[in-house]
Amino acid sequence: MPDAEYRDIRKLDLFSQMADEHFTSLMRGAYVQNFPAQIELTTEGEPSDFLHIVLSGSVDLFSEWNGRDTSMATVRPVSTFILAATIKDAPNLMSARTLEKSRIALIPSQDVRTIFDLDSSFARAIVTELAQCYRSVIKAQKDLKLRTSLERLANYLLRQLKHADGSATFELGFEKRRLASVLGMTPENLSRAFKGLQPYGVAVNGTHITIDDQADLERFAKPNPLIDDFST
Amino acid sequence: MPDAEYRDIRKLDLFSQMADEHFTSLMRGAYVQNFPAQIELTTEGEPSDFLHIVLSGSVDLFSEWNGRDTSMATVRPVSTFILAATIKDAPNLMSARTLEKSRIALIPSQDVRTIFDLDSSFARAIVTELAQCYRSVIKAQKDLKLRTSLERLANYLLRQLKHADGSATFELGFEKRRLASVLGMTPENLSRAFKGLQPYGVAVNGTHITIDDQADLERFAKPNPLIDDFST
DNA sequence: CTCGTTTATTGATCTGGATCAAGTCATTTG
DNA sequence: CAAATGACTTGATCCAGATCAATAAACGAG
Repeated sequence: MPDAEYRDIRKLDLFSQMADEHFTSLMRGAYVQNFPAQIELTTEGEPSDFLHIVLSGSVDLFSEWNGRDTSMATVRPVSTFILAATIKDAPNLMSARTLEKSRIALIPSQDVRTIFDLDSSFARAIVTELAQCYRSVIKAQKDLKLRTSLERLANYLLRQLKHADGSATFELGFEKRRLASVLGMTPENLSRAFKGLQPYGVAVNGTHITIDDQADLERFAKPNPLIDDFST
Repeated sequence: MPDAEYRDIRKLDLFSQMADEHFTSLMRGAYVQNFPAQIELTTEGEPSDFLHIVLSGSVDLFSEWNGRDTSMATVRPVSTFILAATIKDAPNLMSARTLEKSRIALIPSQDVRTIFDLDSSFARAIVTELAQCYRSVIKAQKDLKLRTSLERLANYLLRQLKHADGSATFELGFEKRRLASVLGMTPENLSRAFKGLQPYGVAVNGTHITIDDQADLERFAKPNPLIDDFST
């Protein structure tokens, strides 16, 4: 594994505090692999053999039931996924597929569980990470249950705008059809929702979004830190 | 605190493995209180000063936004809530109110965080508990995004039936209006959904549910362990 | 027990969002 | 470069579920 990647992983909250010896031991069993786009990395229902870390590219977490499917979240570098299943040694609840060419580190789940028992700093970091994940899903659920699709889109755009701070424009990171699924709507409806936000100064050109008047959009979207602030 | 309750709490997965000394220390700072029905125990957005444990009665976790509100979950004895906020020392994402006369133990969050740092068995138990919570919310989200309201109700009934094992009948634990909110629908629609399940052998009499032919209902509901099995 | 209040049901109507069907681009492939 | 493929958009229509309105039934307080 290249040094730069080794250090990127080490810098993750999950690994930054643990003993050197244990981190090295984890990395010894790990391997890094390049995947093309649209490769299924894990399948829901299967045991989780590896903790995954996205080093570059992006990964879609999705689920299926009775012929329907839905995107649950998108994982971007550098962060991990399937942590809960790894820790519980339980089947994955979601499938994962690469959205683009991606570089992924794989750490055998058994190793993670072993080091988890040995290193209490690591155990503590896992607690923090899991608590964060839990709270993120609760927020997503509130978003789904309390808002209409137009409101979800408006708030989504405002959250993205915050990342691209300063500028009034940003790029949608991925296809609109996937955004639609993440937001719990159909692609057709997403198109219409974008139109529905035009009166609030939202302009779309391909994947390029412009927001004329953030305050105006906020008056409509009513963002709330208990739903939209992913850092707390 | 009565001995019986002390032992009930000790038996919880979260506390069963930790050192006696630490458990005693936690319990020293804790206190137990009886609340009448419809009392708000915590409010979303407020800091979480106490880890709560429901000893008897039941508690509704709910959220509000822009004049709308929704039930997120019901907590029944004996279990804890607001664990993630306690650990992260972050604001509560949900409000909690008693549904009936309830007995609640309150452990100062600061104490929980202190013992968490001292006792690695406790830390490990918290990881397991949080992973469990996380996976439950993911399942709830899949339920919401992949199923119609009729399918959600059918699967809810089948899950309840599993708890009351053997019997083909059981009692709804709470008001239908709350069930409606938990399932993400209106009370009116819940009434209609119950009617919609009559062809599959579901009969309702007040809060008393009878399911003639479980296999028939399952053919419609298509329950799936990755959504409906709360134990994994 | 009785009155008043809340909850549950039922019917009528409305609407957000899904589905179906074309048509337009942009990208890939032979 | 042409044909094919797949994403996006737009319009027409449909449907699940919300809302509104009116009882009916259950519950609680006096």
